[in-house]
Parts: sequence; structure tokens; C-alpha cells
Amino acid sequence: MSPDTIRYYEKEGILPTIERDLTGQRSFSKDNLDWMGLLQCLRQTGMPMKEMSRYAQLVHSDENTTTERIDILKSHQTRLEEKRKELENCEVLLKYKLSIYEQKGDLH
Amino acid sequence: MSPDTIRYYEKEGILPTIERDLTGQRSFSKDNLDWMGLLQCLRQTGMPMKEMSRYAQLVHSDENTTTERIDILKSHQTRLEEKRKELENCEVLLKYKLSIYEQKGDLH
DNA sequence: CGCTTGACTTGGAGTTGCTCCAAGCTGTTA
DNA sequence: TAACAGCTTGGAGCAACTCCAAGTCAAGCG
Repeated sequence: MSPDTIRYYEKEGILPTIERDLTGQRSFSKDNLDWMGLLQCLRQTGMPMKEMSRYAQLVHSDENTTTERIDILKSHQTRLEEKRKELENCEVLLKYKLSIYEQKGDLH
Repeated sequence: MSPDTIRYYEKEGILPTIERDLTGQRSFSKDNLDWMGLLQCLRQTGMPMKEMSRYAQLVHSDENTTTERIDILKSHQTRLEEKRKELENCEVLLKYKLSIYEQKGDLH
């Protein structure tokens, strides 16, 4: 995660305000790093900011928000399924195109 | 593909200017549709516009651009590999989180 | 010790890739 | 005939970064 991205996430409230050392630079706690790992994982695989934001809100809430959190994670699982299918389709198409280029050398 | 996206791709030169019928609406040829299918496939799986743009340019070029086209497609294959790994990591993490929610009910 | 290099800090502007909007035209269906 | 769906346009808006200039600081090197 780039410092720019971190600042952006802080501003959006998805990351907590991270502690600074004596010179004013961010110093990440183990907890911070774990949370950032999860965020990165979710974001990389296409969860929208709004959903991550909501999840962060739930995590920091006092109330029992377990069921909604589970809903969010499960709906992300189905998103992963779709992404996997897209990847597989694309792989098949690429292999086909490449096999044609190897044989003949022209076809878009 | 939404009409908005199509217009955008036309403007960027990734789609050719598509023929219109008597009433001025786009009428897609089989060729158009094939090409759009490929674009959608590549885009969904994370190829940047610039690269698609370059590929489109090569396809419409008179010269023999086969080797560069192959390079582009192969480099996209490795991109797919990375994406697959990201998906798998995320899947593992989600399963872990969900298992914990099911047991205990709290952990971000 | 001084100097350079590199990585961070800030607010704000710029970029990518759509996505939506208002206003208008066309063909279909009731 | 009237309403409706779906297209057309240029241009505005949006998500999620990404880059920029100007500045601070710590470590490494001669």
C-alpha cells in the first residue's frame, strides 16, 4: 500500500488514524498491519470502497454486528466466484488466440 | 457493454466507428461483436486501456505485428496468473474469518 | 562534519475508466 | 394517439487512486 493510498483510506475512515512517531511519520501497530492486509485483500479482489467502509464501521461499532459482517464477507465470496469464472474464460480465449497466432499469424 | 462504454471506446479508438442504420443507431457486425467480446474479456481481467489501445492499433496495422501482439497476450496471461493467486489468497482469508465468526462472533 | 540520497510528510491537482444526465429522436405496443 | 422503451448527443460527475511541489528527517558515505 502506497502512502498515498494510506492517506486516502484514512481520510475515508476505512483506516483508523494511525499513530505517529517523534518525527511525525506513521508507525504501524500489528493491528494496523493486519487490518491493512485484509483491506488490501478485499480491494484487490474488487470489493468497492463503500462496502469496505461499511465493514470498517461495523468492526468499530459497539453493538453486535456479526450477522451483517458475515453477509458482507459471504457476498464477497460469491463475487470471487464470478471473478474466477471471468479469469477462466479469458484464459481459454487467450490460449485460443495464441494457438492461432502460432499457426497462422493473423486474426485479431 | 453499455452504450456509454461503447461510445467511450469508440472515442479512444479501441472500437472502430461502428456503422449506423437508417435511424442513426449503431448496428453491430459479427466482426464488431467478436472484437467487443475480446475487449470485454481483457478489460474485465484487468488489462489497462492503453494496452488494449495498442493491441487495437496493431490489429488494424498493415504491417506484420504478430510478435508484438503475442507479447501483449502472453503478458496478460501472466497477469491472469497473479490475479488468480490474489483470488485464492482472499478466499483463504475469507474462509478463515467466517469460521471464526461462526465460532465466536468477534474479530475484525 | 557536511552532503547526498531516499523515504516520508502535506494539500491539492490530475488520471483512468467509466457512469449518469438532460434533451431529443424513433419504433412498438395498447 | 399516446405512452413507453431504448437509442442518440455533449458534457458533467464519480470512484479510487496517483502524481506533484515543497518541505522534513535519518542513514550512509567521503
